[in-house]
Amino acid sequence: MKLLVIDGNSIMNRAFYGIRLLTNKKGMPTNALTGFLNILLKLLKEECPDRIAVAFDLHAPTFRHKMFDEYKGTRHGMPDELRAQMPVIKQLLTALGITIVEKEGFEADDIIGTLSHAAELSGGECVISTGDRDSFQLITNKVTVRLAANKEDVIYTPAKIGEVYGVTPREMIEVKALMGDSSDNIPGVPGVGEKTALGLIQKYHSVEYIYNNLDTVEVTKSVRAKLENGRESAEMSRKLAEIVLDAPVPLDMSSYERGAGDPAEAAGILTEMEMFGVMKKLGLDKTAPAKVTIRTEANASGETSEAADAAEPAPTKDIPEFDPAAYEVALTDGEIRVYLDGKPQESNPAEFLKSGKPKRTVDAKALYAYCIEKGLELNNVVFDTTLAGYLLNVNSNDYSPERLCAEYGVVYSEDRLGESLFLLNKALWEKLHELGMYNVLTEIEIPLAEVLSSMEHEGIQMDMTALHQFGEELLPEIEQVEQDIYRVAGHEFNIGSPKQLGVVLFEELGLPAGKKTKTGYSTDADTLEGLRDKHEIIPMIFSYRTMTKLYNTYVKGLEAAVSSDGRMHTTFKQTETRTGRISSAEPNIQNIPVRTELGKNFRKFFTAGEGKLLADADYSQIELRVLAHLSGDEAMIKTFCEGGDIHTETAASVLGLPPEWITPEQRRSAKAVNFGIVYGIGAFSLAKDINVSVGEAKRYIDDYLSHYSGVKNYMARVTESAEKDGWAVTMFGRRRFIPEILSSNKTVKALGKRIAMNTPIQGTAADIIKIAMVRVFRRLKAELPEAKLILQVHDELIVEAPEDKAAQAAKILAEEMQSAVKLSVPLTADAKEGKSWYDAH
DNA sequence: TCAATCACG
DNA sequence: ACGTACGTGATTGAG
Repeated sequence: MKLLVIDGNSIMNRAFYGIRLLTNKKGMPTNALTGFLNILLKLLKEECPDRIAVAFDLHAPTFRHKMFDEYKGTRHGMPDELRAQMPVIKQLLTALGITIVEKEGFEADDIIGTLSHAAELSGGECVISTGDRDSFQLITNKVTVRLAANKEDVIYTPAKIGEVYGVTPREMIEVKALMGDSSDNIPGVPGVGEKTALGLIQKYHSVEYIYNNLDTVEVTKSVRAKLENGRESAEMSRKLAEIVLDAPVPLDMSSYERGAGDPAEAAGILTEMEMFGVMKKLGLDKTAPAKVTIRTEANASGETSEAADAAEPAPTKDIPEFDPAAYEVALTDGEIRVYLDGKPQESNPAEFLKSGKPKRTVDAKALYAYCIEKGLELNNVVFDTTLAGYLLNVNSNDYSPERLCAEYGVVYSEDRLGESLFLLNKALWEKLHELGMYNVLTEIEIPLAEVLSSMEHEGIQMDMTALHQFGEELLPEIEQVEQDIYRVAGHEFNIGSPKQLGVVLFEELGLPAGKKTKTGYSTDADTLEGLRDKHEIIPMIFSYRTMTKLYNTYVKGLEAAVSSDGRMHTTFKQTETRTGRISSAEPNIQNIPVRTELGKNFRKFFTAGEGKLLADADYSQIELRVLAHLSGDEAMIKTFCEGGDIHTETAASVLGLPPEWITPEQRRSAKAVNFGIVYGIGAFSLAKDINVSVGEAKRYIDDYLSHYSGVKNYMARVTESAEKDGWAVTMFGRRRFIPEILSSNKTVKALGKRIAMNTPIQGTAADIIKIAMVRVFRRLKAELPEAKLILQVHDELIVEAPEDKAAQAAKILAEEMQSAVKLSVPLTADAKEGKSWYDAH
């Protein structure tokens, strides 16, 4: 018989601090749960125990804790995020058939001691899993302690204790009595630490012996004095230090056999907490999860969870019939599989895809790409699993059917993929209607998938010769600056290493170190800017960084990413961002330099093909226009309707001056404030950005918000509703859960509020350009099929068209962008044509 | 694998 | 007392 006893509080604690904070989409923390279960799984695998018990403390907080917590503004010593996970782990362990042992008035250590002792008495052995060393005194030939460590657990046996401490396990009690333990409120002998205590016990073995022979023990004068003064404390500590072995808990080892538990309940809890990795490891991914109510502090006595309810949206409208006539279409290993009502269908793929039969795809963009590749036509995609999963939870990073099945309580089976997809799509479909996002899926995302796959397929032509030439010109300049830096620094070093650079700047050259990072001195542009005039090396560093960035990322990077057809085919990711934007990768064409003259050159290498031109159009101030619309702020709407310059008007309004008096400097500040407002501003950051005092920055913001009171009210509205509901939503119903806003950490909560202010703005702008993309794509296809939409950079679209059609393409582009949606302010987009991106922008 | 840095909207 | 503007992706150095 082998009993595994887990120190529940200690392992939860270790797991909590060992793993960065994770939450489910409702904001419930899950990191300690995840860590605990991973440790449990490892223990089960490595120790193969046939009995398991998990011990928890169940004692009221001590007075000392209360004082400390009140000071910190929290309750009982445990961070809220950890405390919230304690009832859940108990609920989960019970559902897994694992016995929990807790007893009012007894510490987990007492329970652990009692159980390990009982296991040994019944002729078995015991392994204790814990994160702290208090249990060492329990070690015997039959009882070992596995001390949880970051990498590999360390196993403590009597021999190991002897090796490390030079005493027996039981003597650890004596050591603790002398040295004390502040976390357990054991005073010990004042002035005696671990070293002295160990030395004494190694020699004399017990506190009792030492005090009975205080005159003859060999110690220094000062230690003898400390011992004499601390006698009472030592004797009391000796009693406190010994873990009790007779706590009133079940001693019959059969109580700790693992029961059947309730797998559906366990699967339900793991689903709710979105712990799918653990779920799979526990073999519960094939179990249909039960509907569960997660136990929280508030509902530990049976009430419902407030946090969960707050984040659970009420169904909006009656949900229409589920359309059972559509086909599930999956593309696996380059093969099209078709299912109806979950059952595989025989079909001619080309014919089927082209037909008007409604199709529910798994990854629409990939299927469109497949069709382009094979020269097939694809019609009537009515639903998409991946895109639906994304819309329902933009915070995830895995939208595979397997993962989505886990998240939405559908049993995933590769052998019966059709069935799984059918049930999964049904669940997603209902949820989308419930949250009012079905139209975003069908009107924006699914049509966009076709557009994106076409854009990826088309790509953009690169002038590789010119790019290479540019790199060749950059290299000697980099070399030159490098040498200059070494000369000024007095030696060679790796300029690219912030660590080495920090040493050179702040130690060797003695420049004043500004802020610090976690790992050392900060050497970012902001910090160095403050030192620009302090040393000639600083401008050299700037120039080195600029040039190596351009060379490594944009010369080498783009060279490596170009395809054999001489064109750049980026990947547009449709399910990546939290706000609804698309992102671009391999290469990222959304961060090609433009802000500096040197960097801007790269846009000369993005060119139109032979006999073609690029038409480029970007929205003017789309985010501020969206803000004007969403907030309904009259002053802001008026400015946009009158076609004024928003930043100048802002400066004029806030300063109470006529617009023509506004200086460039004042306009710059107003622009920074406008940006700040969109991001959810703070005075500190604005001050840093425009180089004024925090007080002054605060005044700017206050003046701004009192002038644009509609904006002020809007910001209050969205943060309040995000706090109440747990999410933010765009004009078109795209939703983002914001667990941050429910955090008890006020920095994180403040971040949540900024997210709540920014997401509707950035997300609505993203919705708008997506709509515009679909419209441009469709109109070009119908009216000007030789012209192709090829790039998107958030508020900018690029079309490649034959030279004689470029003007027409530009006109279509601007028209469709401007008329994509109707706001209470005009949406303007200026189009331009040119041979390269540089010329057209 | 993560942190630091910097390119974009 | 403390931390500090939203959203991305690529590169490099260091553990």
